[in-house]
Amino acid sequence: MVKSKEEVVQEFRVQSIQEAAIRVISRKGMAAATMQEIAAEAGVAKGTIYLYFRDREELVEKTFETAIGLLHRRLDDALDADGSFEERLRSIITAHLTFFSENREFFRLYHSLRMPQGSATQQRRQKRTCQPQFRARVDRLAEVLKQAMDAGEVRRLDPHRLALFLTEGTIAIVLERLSEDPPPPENDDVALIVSTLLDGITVPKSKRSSH
Amino acid sequence: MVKSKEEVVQEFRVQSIQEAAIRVISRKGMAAATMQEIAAEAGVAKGTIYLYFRDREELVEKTFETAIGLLHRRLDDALDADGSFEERLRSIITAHLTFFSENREFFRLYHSLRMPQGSATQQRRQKRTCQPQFRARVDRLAEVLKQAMDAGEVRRLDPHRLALFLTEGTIAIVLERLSEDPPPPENDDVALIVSTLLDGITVPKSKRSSH
DNA sequence: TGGTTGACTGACCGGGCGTTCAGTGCGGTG
DNA sequence: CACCGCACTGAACGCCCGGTCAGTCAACCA
Repeated sequence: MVKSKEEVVQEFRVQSIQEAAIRVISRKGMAAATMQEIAAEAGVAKGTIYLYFRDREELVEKTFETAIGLLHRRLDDALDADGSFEERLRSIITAHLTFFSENREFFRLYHSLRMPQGSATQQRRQKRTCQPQFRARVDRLAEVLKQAMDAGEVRRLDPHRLALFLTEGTIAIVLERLSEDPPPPENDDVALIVSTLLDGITVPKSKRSSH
Repeated sequence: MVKSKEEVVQEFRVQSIQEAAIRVISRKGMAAATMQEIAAEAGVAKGTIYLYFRDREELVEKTFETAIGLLHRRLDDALDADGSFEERLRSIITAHLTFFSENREFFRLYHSLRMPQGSATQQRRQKRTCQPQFRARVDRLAEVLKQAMDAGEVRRLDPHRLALFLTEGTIAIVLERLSEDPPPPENDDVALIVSTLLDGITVPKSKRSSH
């Protein structure tokens, strides 16, 4: 499929507006990010944004979806990869840390949407579009955990609860890393999380030689 | 010290306005909670709020401090209590879960303040007043972890990182419980967290008889 | 009981926001 | 060259919010 010149221009505009939105929301926070400032950041007039997005809400929504799509792709790669449970777990955590260190600015947008804000209708819409994204991620991880349990690699515990605990715990570390300059080596934090979790949920009888 | 009638009335007003603020912010989210609606919820006129609080910001700040004071008191009790590390850890997690199930409405206010919103000046002020509260809690927990490490009860890991991971992981469980009706028994979740964490961070040589 | 006080009210104001749309200028067309 | 179409602009609009303050009234005092 070839793209016409117009399509290329359109995509460019959409992308640069979304990137500007991420930057401004990251800098100012969701509530304080104005269309005016997003437009200025993107180098276009305020009105131009409305040629590509119905309203502010749609801009935020689409921007969020585009950005989180990148994270999901990374995580899916990590989840689909073969290897022992420990290896997979390690690559999931690593994917988290690297994604957010490469996309520092996306982080605040990500967190602003965890707890919906705005009018009741806005909240309902945010819930409808964003919560499935979070759930999907946690469910996917829970599935991996369950597989590991079925395979006898991991103690039997509620996989969904465990996935939640791990995801948010990791996010806390990510958040801390973002405020550090420079943060400690990524591997240190990955190792901390993996070893804390593994030696807790791994069935104790198995090998204990790895370190 | 005896309280004059005026003082009693004042305290009552302050308290009912703060309670209304918590309810409205919990319902609508921080950004969408208006002074008008908080006033209506408290059964007073908008202007009345300004007799007791300088501005919206101060209302939110004071409300937050009052409410989190309760949480801190509970956690300090749990932290100061004697007992083995496992017992203390268990009571800290329990304190979390019970506090938030008893104060469901406070939860969203609590989370709204984790990531500051609003104008740049507001954000700075929120950071100044709220972040120390969060930090204090994490630091306090980190200290307990460090003691346990020094006592040889727990593996040597970065205590601050560990405290963050545990705190946020627990919060994730709390959040999940809030959306469940009815949530599973509190002890199940406490047990999940404690056993996941402990069997990871406890030095393996020690007793393994408890279950 | 007439007067005074002060807690309380809510209409009003200024400002800032998202959104609109008449206007601008430029690339393509005949 | 004259014309048109269209992506883009940004001043203007309406809305709603936080904050104000002149006015009200119940409680208390002389």
